[in-house]
Amino acid sequence: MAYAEQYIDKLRKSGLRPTKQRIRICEVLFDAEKTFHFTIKELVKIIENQANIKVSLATVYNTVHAFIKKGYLKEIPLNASQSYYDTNVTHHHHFFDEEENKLIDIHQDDVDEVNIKRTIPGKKIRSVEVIAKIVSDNQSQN
Amino acid sequence: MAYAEQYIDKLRKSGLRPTKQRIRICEVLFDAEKTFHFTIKELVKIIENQANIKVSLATVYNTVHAFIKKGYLKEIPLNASQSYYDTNVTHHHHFFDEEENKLIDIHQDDVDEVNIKRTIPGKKIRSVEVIAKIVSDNQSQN
DNA sequence: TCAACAGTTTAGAATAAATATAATGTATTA
DNA sequence: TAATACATTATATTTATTCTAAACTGTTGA
Repeated sequence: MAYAEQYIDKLRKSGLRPTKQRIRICEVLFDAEKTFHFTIKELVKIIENQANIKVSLATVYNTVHAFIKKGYLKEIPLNASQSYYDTNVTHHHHFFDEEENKLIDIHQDDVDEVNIKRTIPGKKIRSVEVIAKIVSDNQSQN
Repeated sequence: MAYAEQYIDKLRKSGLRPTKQRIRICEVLFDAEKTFHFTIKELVKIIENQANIKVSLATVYNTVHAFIKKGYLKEIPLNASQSYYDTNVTHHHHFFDEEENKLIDIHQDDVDEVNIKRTIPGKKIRSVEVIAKIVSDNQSQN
């Protein structure tokens, strides 16, 4: 597996030792053909389905949080009962389908750059995210 | 109290009977000089501090959710352990100070209108929110 | 005015995500 | 390879939110 090195590197840079469980988590997160959104619970399920390694919830939480801190994963700002994460760490935005509880990526190119004219003294902007909530377009609405 | 009528109206329009507790909630939410952000816990505290009426958590949750559904309150999309709400229901955006866990309004005029070029078939956009996360601007940061 | 009903309130229980704990196991290092 | 520091895990804890069911209250119509 040519990717192992890369994962070990990511883990070390995140201040984590490369263990069997953590490398498994990396494989699921960073081996995928496309980037994807997930909740912790979903991630655990994927891991269990794809391999016979069992990884505890605590380990998944710890690893995901370390990756977020390092910028290898992104948390999606959304008021939901559980947190959503994104393996797409490039600058982009989201539709959130409130009826199906589903997130859809919006490429950066599809949104004009958000220009905020106001600043807060002593603070700098670390990230700007746009959330567009969408619902069914039944003509017969208000 | 000249406002009572207005509150009773808001409650009825939300499908709720105007009870003592609910009117109390309205007073706190809609009597304030400025709009404000709150969590459910904070709202309960304010109610307890300002009057001798006791209102249960369940009633506060129910009333707040009914108002959100009707558009009298807004939920702020934010991944936090608890939900944040806003009495400012006009179109506006937010800074979120990650170090102090504090929300700051950004007036609509301070953000160029967010133009999303992509659409989802059968869906329409219900709201567009911008969240800009801010942190201390210590020059000594990468 | 009052009875009857439908809707409300509430304390406390239930749920569920996230975090903490502490005993056991493993990677690292010298 | 032994010693150490860090990891893993099952389980317990915490905490926001939702649910429940019994007691209560606003509303309606006679």
